[in-house]
Amino acid sequence: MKTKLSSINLLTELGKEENRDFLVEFTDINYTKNSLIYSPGHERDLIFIVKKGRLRLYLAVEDKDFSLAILEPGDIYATHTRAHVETLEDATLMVMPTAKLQSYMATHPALSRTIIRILGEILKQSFSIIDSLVFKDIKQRLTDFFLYEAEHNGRKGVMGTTVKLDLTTTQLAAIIGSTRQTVSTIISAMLKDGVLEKKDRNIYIISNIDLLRNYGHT
Amino acid sequence: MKTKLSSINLLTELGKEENRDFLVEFTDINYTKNSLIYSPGHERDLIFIVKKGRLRLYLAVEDKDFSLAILEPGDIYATHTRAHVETLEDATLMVMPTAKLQSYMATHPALSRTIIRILGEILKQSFSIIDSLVFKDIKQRLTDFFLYEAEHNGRKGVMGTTVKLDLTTTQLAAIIGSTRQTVSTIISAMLKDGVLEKKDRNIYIISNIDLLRNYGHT
DNA sequence: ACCCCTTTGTCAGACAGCTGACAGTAATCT
DNA sequence: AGATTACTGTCAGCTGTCTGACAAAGGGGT
Repeated sequence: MKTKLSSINLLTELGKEENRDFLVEFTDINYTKNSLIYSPGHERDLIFIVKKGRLRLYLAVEDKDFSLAILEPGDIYATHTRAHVETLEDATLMVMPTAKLQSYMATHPALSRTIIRILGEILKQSFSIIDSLVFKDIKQRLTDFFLYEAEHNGRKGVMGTTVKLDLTTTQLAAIIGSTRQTVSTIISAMLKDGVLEKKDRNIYIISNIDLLRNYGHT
Repeated sequence: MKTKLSSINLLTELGKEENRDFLVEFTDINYTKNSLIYSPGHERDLIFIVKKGRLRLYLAVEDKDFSLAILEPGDIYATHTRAHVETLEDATLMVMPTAKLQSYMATHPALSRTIIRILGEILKQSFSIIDSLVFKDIKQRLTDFFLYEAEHNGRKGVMGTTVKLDLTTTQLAAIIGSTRQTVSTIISAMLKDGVLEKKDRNIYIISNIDLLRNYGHT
């Protein structure tokens, strides 16, 4: 259960000297936290790169929503999909019309390769979302989420791995495709079973990662 | 509920004169029906275009499986994903190593554009799969499936639209992410409720498509 | 220190969909 | 034709997850 769509960081990529002329084609836009910035049917066809802040990419129907990814600095995305995009924090985006990107691609084959690589990664990630929705129950998805966080954003210490989630239970539930209540109940059970320890609000310690790894399968 | 990944038909595209030299780079391979031809972890990194027959692209875990798409002539796919590919009928594939495609892309920017378009379509389709898994119940997914089939492969007559499914109940269940039994029960209910009529094994008539369209929402 | 608002934990009840079982029907093989 | 295998329909549990409700705890602002 990953929250990033792609492991390619475009800020690093674009920082290189040879991409300087491409970089200037972007327009910076600032947004305040908790604002919906793009919805499906958005008239303008744009691509954007996150420069600062965290965004949430999600599908929504009526009162339910499901997070496809949490976008962070270096992530790229486009506005013309069926997903909504909202800011979780104050954020700055680098924006460019898709048409401009396309004309740029015609003269820069290396760019096409990068785009294809990114699309491939996003596709792989969405297959893995489908996989988890179809084959895994909530407990497994939650364990997968903690395992991913521990591995990618955890701080390893003598006591085990410390994981800090900047998410409310509701937000976490939307990522794994469940509800607040169910997630809360399962986390309580995990604390009781000793696979997780709560250090502080949003901060958990995993002392034995193999225990957690096993936990998903009962 | 679509079963095709992409609406771009590469056989038509490649039939054009200017692509002749590219076309000859492919190797034809024949497969008999009901054989698993690629699995995740497949050592060779290939792309293939379906020339003849229908294939099923699916995710599998232990005894469960979920169909991502039914590939038909003109569809393209790659072997290095987490999905399995099996033939539903005797089939012929046009195969090429991904590396060869990539070197070809360097000199043919138009090809990159096509690849990007295809990846975009597959991505869109997988978002729509996620959408249906998260937000829709089995009844809705099944109605969506019939609606899609009626629209794209149905034969319209005076009595309504005739839909022929070349699928067993189990296969249909794997497409919408359910079980044989549930699908069978719901189809029975649809027949009783008159939104569907059974003409023959695998052949259904939809006399009133609006009735069916409504049916998903109770 | 107080109030307000957001977040969390927990529980009982409901229900959609899965499982397993069995009988009936259709297709395929020899 | 008969036998074997594959597919379909149906029903009675069972279970995982959602819903709604309420109380408790935390955080921020004044």
